[in-house]
Amino acid sequence: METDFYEMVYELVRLIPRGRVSSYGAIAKSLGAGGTARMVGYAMRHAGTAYPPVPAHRVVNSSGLLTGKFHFDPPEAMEERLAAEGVSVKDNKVVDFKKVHWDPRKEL
DNA sequence: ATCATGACCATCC
DNA sequence: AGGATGGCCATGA
Repeated sequence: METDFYEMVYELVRLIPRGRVSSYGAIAKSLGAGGTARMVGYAMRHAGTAYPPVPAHRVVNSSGLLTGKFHFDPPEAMEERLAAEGVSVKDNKVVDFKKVHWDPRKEL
């Protein structure tokens, strides 16, 4: 079973608009804590077992780097999905990260 | 309660 | 530029 923390993360991630990406740190801050960025990633690891599914591929690190792509199955799925949604990925990082970055604190 | 781990982040060298 | 270090905090044994 998932904890409340995970659920909060999942909900927020599910709110990410199509064709946009967010960062672990931004999500963590939106949850009220600044140092829980790692927990967001930890939650993402459980995201695969969560339902409804969480678009974890829309979550990257502060640099727009696809740090967790190797946790996907298969790893290529991450950039493929992003590309399919209009987000270009180059060398494991999001192109025009600044433009497609979705900050929950601002957008919400 | 303590220890070790982690899909991070910022800083320092 | 790229590697190493410390800090942040939740989870599980």
